[in-house]
Amino acid sequence: MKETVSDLLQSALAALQSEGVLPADQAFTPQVGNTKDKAHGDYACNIALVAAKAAGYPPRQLAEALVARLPASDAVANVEIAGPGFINFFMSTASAFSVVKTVLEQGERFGHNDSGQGEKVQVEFVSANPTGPLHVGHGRGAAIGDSLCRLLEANGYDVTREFYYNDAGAQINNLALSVQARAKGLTPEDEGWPTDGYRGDYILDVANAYLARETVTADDREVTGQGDPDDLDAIREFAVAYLRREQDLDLKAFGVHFDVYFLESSLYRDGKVEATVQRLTENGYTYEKDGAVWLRTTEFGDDKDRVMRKKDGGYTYFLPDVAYHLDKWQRGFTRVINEQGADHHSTVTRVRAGLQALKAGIPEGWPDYVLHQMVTVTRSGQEVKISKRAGSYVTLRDLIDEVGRDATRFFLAARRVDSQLTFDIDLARSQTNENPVYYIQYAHARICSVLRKLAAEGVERDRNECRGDLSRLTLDEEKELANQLARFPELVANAAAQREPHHVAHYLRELAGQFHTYYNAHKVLTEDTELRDARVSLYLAVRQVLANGLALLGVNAPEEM
RNA sequence: GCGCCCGUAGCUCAGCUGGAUAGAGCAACGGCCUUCUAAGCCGUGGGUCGCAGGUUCGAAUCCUGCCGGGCGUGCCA
Repeated sequence: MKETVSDLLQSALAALQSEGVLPADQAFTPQVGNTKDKAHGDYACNIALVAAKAAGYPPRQLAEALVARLPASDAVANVEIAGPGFINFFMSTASAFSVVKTVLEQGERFGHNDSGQGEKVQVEFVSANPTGPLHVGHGRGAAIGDSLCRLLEANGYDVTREFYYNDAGAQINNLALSVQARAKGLTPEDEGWPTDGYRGDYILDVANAYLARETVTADDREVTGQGDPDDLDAIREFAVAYLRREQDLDLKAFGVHFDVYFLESSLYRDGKVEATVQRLTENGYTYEKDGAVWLRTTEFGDDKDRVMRKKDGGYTYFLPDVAYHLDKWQRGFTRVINEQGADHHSTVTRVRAGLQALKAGIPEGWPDYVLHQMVTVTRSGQEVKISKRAGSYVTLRDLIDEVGRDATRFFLAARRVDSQLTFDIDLARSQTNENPVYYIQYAHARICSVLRKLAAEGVERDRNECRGDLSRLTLDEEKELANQLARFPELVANAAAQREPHHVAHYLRELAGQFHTYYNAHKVLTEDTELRDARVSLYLAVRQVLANGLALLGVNAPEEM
């Protein structure tokens, strides 16, 4: 639709160029936008305002010249020049409803495209260390990251979902010591409890399972507890597996799966950390100071150099990070997106600097980052800070158990990543019109309900059957609904390109709203069967797009509620 | 101090690759179920787009400076 308008303008522009009205040596690309006000037609273009200077004519006059040279088209019913020189296009009714047929033909594929051409993309997200249950922040990362993956897949990319975690560092040691302390009957209040030990109740669960010699199976490992409270290595191994399993269960409950679990320890095991150090040293970007080895990240835009090898001989977290990203590059991922909490934003410059210092042919600005801001949770207007199980934070599991997976995913993905998010538990729990998730799902369920009613009357409609004469659709509500459906493909393209999944949520809210309005104003199941069939076709198309959009967010589209 | 992000209606937020009178939901107020699910719909009120400059035919949107909030600024991740 929009392309049609764009093509028409393109040829009018070319005509003006060949006539010498517009300079031929300059490219003019018309931007066709959706109108906010239907008095401005269905689409509007500001090219006359943009090109006025180059043409040497006032915008309105240029607009008139353009309109005069627009090729005839069945799709366009009327063209007007308005305001300072906007060209407004009013599309014909027939062309507006052609989208219904397209939606039903393409079904689940409607809105998808092949622009990614099967290119490999890796999205790393969540990447929580196995030191405790996932918290709300991880939940936001999971919701955004997974939705981003779904969007990329819808644009024809070959997506790998990857989860990276540290299974060997100081934090893990701290975890092992905490579990050991619990296994020996200590509590966080007791003397002898490890400094900075993990205090949450879940540590006790881990200790008890270890003592009971349980076997735990996580997505990427299986370990049996040895039961010996003095065997710190065994405790460490068991605790990691236990918490990995717990995180897996949380993610499964959230509907998120990963293709690859990448262990920080493997970088050491496979010599990749050493190789990275060597390469950085050979390239001359390292130096010793105060007993530590530093990397000149300031050569690549960092505000100070960073320690890569500590006085005690161990590496700081950022060195393995660099080695890890080199590995991603070597695995052939020319496109990598890291979804992380903004509290880690300082790593962006460092990792990119480290990669540049490797001189490995990695482009500047690689990889991409999507950083989400912090999440706070409120109940009854008060901020909730603790969960019983984790002690110091609200877990993802708490939210899923309390408000359900769909609402949790929707709420965590529905906001711009740049803005801090307030998760209102009362709102997410409410099963009323104030809750956007139910509002959207209800629209889907309502359509299904109408179809059941229709079937009960003896009229069966296949899921994607376009029946009836669409030219019988003449109402404003119907045309607007069709226009909204027609916008879905560009939404899918833009949300992926901008890495902004929240647009999907807003689009769906709008589509559902338009549907509810239509539903309430006009009956579908009318005596006039021709009209009824056409309206049901529109209903089917709306249902399909609601389902496709919800799928991009990983939210269910229920048939009844 | 420095760096990044945010500041739009009472509340939660869209809009931010500049465009036509700034949008939605909730909350408030008033209506709509003998009719396909009222988990819905219709209507009313509500805004100096943090402040001040600048660029532009045109700025919530771009630039600069302030003010306010968050995060970061570890030989933690």
